[in-house]
Amino acid sequence: MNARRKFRREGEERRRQDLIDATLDSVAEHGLEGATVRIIALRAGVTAGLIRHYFPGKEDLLQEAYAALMGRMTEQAKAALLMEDASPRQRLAAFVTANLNAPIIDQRVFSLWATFIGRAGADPTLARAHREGYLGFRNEVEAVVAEVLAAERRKPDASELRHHAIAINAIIDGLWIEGCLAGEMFEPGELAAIGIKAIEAELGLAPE
Amino acid sequence: MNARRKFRREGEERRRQDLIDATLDSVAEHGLEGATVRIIALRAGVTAGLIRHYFPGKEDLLQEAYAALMGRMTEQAKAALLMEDASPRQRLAAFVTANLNAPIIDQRVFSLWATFIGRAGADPTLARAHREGYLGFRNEVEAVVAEVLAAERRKPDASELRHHAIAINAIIDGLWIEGCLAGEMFEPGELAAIGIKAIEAELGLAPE
DNA sequence: AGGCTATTTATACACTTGCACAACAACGCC
DNA sequence: GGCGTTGTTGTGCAAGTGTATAAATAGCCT
Repeated sequence: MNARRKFRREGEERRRQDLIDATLDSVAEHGLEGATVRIIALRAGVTAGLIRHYFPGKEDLLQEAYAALMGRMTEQAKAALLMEDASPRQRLAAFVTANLNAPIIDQRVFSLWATFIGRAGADPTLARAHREGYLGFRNEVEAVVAEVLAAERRKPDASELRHHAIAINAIIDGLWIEGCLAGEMFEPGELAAIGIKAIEAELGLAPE
Repeated sequence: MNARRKFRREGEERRRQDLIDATLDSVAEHGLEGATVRIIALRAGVTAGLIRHYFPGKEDLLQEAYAALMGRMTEQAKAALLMEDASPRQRLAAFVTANLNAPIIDQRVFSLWATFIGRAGADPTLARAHREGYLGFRNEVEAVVAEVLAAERRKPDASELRHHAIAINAIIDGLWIEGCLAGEMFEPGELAAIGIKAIEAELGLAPE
């Protein structure tokens, strides 16, 4: 009786990833408050003490989990911009489509984003992490917009470009939220179509 | 020594309001996890035990605080739509302007919104509360849009109207987020101007 | 096969949490 | 002014928190 639990030794990188994933799952399901070390460890299939073997403290685990979440989100979105041999306009459309469909449109991802970002007001570290991510995202948008307009032989000045980028960023973000929170109210692809049309209107492009 | 603390008996409604306000302050400052009954009570200038005299439990206090927050936000926004003797287009612009300036654009309000909405995935009660608020908001938008287009002698069908409302809603939400999270990056009134221009483009209105 | 070592478990600890409850005192009423 | 009601305080408690640390064992090296 009282036999000690069997266990396997996983590689360090694997264990850290598992713990981070378990953290994200726990936060999504129970919120930051409910994501205790014991819950997280249970989900990862280990005991609570192990967390401290890989992370200096719970706070560090949360930080890394947030970074991982943002990394995955922006990575998937930016990939759409890298398409070779496609017109700027097609790349912009692909970017929007990528952002307004699964897996970016996802209630769990949104819950996580909201939970973490809610602390940006109190946690300067988090606030700066977001700021940088946001500016990076907006700069990507601005770059494609510049290409799109150049292909139409238009020469917007810097201020005009910035305004377009802000507006387009807002359109994508806003539709993303709507899709995440009320996904079943939209047909598949509907949000992307609305987004592309709205952006073309913003840029004054004739429908294709 | 060890004298018992002096206190005053406030009216029931007043105390409940104070506790709700203290809850919102605490959540905004420390997050849901850090908003303990003791912190909340301290902020309200009472001792922790009193909370249970006015609310069945902490969970109920949080629910009421969220409801109060949403009520204040939508109330202020909708007020802009009620302007008498103004053209539909002016009312739409006023609505956008109201939503994209203080006090709606506010980091604290955003933090609260994000913190609470992050639990919508796990908490069905919260999810439904949001859904209703969102649909109400979008219906308001759709109604004004219909008026604006009617004034231009255009007859959009239901699907077109819905798409416009979704896009405009996204523009407002997206700009709201940008403003709340990076307010100092924008000139006063700049977001509202961007929003109005984007919406006019979406609706195909000629600039005034 | 047998030991070494780092990974993992298990237990303990100090502290915080939400909540229960009894004592107390502010205020209205007579 | 005294009294009763009840809003309010203070204390206590069991459950749960993050963290520290010792004991155990899985897997590699020779």
